[in-house]
Amino acid sequence: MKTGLTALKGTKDILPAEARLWQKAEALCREIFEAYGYREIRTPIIEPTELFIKGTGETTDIVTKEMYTFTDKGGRSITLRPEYTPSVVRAIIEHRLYLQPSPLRFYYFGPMFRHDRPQRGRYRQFHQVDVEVFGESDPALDAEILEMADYLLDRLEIKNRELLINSVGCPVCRPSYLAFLRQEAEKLKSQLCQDCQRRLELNPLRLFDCKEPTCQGITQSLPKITDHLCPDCQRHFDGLRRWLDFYRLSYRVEPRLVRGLDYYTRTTFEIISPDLGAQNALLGGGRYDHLMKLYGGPDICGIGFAMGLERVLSVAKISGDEEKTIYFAYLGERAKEYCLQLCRELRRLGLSSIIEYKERSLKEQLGRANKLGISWTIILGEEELTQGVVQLKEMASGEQKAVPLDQIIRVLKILERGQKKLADIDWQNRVNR
RNA sequence: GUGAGUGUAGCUCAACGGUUAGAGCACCGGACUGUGGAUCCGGUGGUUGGGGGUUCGAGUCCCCUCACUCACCCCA
Repeated sequence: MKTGLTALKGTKDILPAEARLWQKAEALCREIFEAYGYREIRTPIIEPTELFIKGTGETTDIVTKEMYTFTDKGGRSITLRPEYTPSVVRAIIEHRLYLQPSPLRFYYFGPMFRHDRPQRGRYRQFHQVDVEVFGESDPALDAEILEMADYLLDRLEIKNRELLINSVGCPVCRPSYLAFLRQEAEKLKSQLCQDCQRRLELNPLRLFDCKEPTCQGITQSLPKITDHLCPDCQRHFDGLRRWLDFYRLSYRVEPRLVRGLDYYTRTTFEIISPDLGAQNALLGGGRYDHLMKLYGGPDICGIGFAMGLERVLSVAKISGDEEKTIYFAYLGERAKEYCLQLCRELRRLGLSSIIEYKERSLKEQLGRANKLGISWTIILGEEELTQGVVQLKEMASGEQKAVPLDQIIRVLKILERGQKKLADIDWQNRVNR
């Protein structure tokens, strides 16, 4: 049916079958982050526009052309967050969370919004899981975060991936490097493509990102930031590499890796997958040692990454949890009443149970149970009621047994836990307590 | 914002410019009265994305438009 009402460009519905996978991935993230000492934080989806202009960067593409910004009824400029880090930093300053023992570790799940042209792995509403750590400058932490990301991707069953790292320096070394880079690039300007000539003015680091073969050839010879770090940044970068070796994480130093946000300092990284298409980053992040101060907070360093869930799920080999649902097939009004009561009890025990109200033949009821992917069907009619049993049918095997009414809950619990198959359960010789 | 490709049933796809646009899957019903999945038979379902044009005749050719996809750009 075409109504003309469809999801907006670059957005999509996550239907129940796929939502199962999302739940699984989110549960894994949660489990791992909690184990590494991270705690969940939730902040609003809308923020004051200035938050991103100031943090993400006035000249970045995200801010200049990709934000969903509107004026609310009070005349304030509001933006649907295009990334997460500024929100956490704002919340930490607002609630003085930095007064708690550091390092502070947070994680977050949620939708982000960027008005891009959609393509494979890129949506206008997309979902990220973010982790951020504040108050620890030791490069061992940078390595720990990457070690955690590595473990997480293992658990998500994403085999094909590569870790890229770089250092983008700091306010001490970056300006002089950029000046030097610009000076060197100017000499070759006439050979560069149109885009690169523009990049040279706006953000010369981006020259390294160009895909034009001739530009790539030229940028090979341009000075690399990793050769021009100040002693502190050099020590930090060496430390990161040493700790990555300690964890036996393989990585590639990629001087071309430039993060597109203004606040990054020192460590930047990306984990990419060749299975993804042109938008190949599974996660990306880095250090932002001066962002907190920029927002008027204390001078506390930070580091974090964002992982794109749509991209992760498009290559993850995990499957959703098995459906374990009980279906009631009944014949007659008395049986219906009994089933309704039992269904209510099972639901309160957390056992997923379905009962239907329309009167159907047993054949129809079993047929529906089959289509619904039901695990076990309880069959109850006049015969069973007089005998004090229900027929319990295991749908996958077709195995069916008469179970005494006072035993059915116990039997279903065992089945639901997956400990035994119906054929292996013996309720005649149960131990009385 | 730029470029290219694709739009036919809920899904996957057929149909040389020529009858009333078909098939498989799915859905509904029957064969089958308290036992599902298989098989067989039947049925519902389409403004061929939308609009205009060429033609005796358009799903098919042309133009416009919209949507989707991929890529550039940028990034998770």
